[in-house]
Amino acid sequence: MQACYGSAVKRRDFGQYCGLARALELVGERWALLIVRNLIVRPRRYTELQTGLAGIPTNVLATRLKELEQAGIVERQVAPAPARGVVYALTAVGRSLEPALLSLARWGATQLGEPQKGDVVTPEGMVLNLRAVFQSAEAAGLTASWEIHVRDVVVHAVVTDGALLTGLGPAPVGPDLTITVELDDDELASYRAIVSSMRDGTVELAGDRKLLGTFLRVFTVPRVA
DNA sequence: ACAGGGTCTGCAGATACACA
DNA sequence: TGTGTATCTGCAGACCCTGT
Repeated sequence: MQACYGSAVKRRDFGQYCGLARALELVGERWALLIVRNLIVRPRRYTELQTGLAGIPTNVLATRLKELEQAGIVERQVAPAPARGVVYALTAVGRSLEPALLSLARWGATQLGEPQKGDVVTPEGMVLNLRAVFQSAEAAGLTASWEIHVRDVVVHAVVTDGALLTGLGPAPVGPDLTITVELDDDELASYRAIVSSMRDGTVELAGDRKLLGTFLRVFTVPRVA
């Protein structure tokens, strides 16, 4: 039982007229959603995706990109000058996946448990996690910005009148609070470890220190009964 | 109805190589 | 150099058959 997407790539389908089954056919393959996750943050070159998705075999990445492209989720774009080559970016259809991806990440965050040996935390994962655990009700009417430094990774979160903007690198405008998290060499830079350091007060703060508590309130992993 | 075993198929991963 | 493609191996899971 197979279905064709486009002209070349054949893959399994579930043979069910169901939105969830269709979603799984399109983005349920191994690595597919992680590729989408990284492209939500910004368009990427092939090699950036390969580096950012530590462990993905190059042929699997090529296959997934082709499948996602044929499904209309990803598109190839000419890299902006002075760069050469192509970059991969999400289409409008791909970007419309973000709420579903964040819901899934939010649920997954409640199921993480303790990090296992060999686990890694990617910068893109940190950005997605910030978006996933953002509590819009807590942020209603709030305007504040944070910059978080963990080892060599910098991410920012800017809340403007309750609306969130996050991304890699420094905040677009000077942050209200810069949080530098010091972790042991062997400690995984997980969101849990970062929040734990913030709660313990073992972080370096620069700016409006009151906003640390605000951050912890606004970016909270929900509990599951 | 269920369990166990054998076979087949598709996928992941590693590696080498091609091509613009 | 960047972006793939080709090929091979090993493995997991789906499927089928048979016995209880």
